[in-house]
Amino acid sequence: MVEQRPEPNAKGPLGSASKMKRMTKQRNLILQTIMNRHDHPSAQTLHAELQETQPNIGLATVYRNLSALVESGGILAVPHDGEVRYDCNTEPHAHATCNNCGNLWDIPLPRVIETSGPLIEVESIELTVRGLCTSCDA
Amino acid sequence: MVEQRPEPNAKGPLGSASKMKRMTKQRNLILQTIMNRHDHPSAQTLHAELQETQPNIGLATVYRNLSALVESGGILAVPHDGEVRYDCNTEPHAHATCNNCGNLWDIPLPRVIETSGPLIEVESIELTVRGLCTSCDA
DNA sequence: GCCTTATTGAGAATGAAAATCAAAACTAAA
DNA sequence: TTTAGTTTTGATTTTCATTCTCAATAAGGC
Repeated sequence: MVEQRPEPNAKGPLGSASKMKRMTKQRNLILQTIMNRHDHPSAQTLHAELQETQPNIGLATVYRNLSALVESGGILAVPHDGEVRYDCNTEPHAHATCNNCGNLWDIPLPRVIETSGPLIEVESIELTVRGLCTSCDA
Repeated sequence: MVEQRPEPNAKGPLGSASKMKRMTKQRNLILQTIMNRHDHPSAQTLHAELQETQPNIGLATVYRNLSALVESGGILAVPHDGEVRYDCNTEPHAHATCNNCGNLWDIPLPRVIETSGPLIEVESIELTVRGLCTSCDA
């Protein structure tokens, strides 16, 4: 096997398992944009916003960089109603969503999870509470 | 508004809000098949199994009937890794899945869920624990 | 059996995500 | 800085689950 050269991002804020070798303008923009948003945008939403300042940015580039970021542990992928939303809060937490407006928020994880059955070695927990938000309940 | 005629399935085991007016051979087969499985098959898996005894059954028919069943409350739709799995256990419960083999099991719901933020009027809870199952951990 | 209308099956359409690939951009060495 | 090697990009195509369309079929009531 060929010797690996040191990873540029090896100890950076984006995780240590990154496949990313170079920091490009597009990559930087994608990171900044997702880090600055407090909602949980989809790849398409992010792409649309990025196009405002970077008209030629490709949708595939957004998907690629988001996938790489998820793999490196820099962000979380949150499946939501048939698409994947991205969350820059990497602390363990749960989500709440409004069945009317579709908004998605972070909420604290419940304290006790009891599991049984053939699953051991828990790696992650996905929890979403669905309901109506205060705005939509009026 | 036009007066509704009584729903044939109004008080049946399939829920009271069903849109289904007629019991067809295909519908019966689909219901029987999903009710008799203890795993959480996808529409495609179900279609493949149904084709063994009913070679001409259409994929759209399977999707249609599953959607109707979900809407009537007869079964649950469980989003899982980019596809929808169907679960005939309609009691509130959570899921466990193995990141290696992809199997999916029912597990009890945790007892205490604390939420905060703008969500009120909780309608449902989706919880999946991911990890390795006993078979894949070897 | 006849009639109305829900339902079906086949295939086309949709939409999110992944794959492909030539061109562009970056890095390190000479 | 020129070059050579590699990564990344943007445009496009492909994939795959799901939904839609529509003519043909078949329930269920009369």
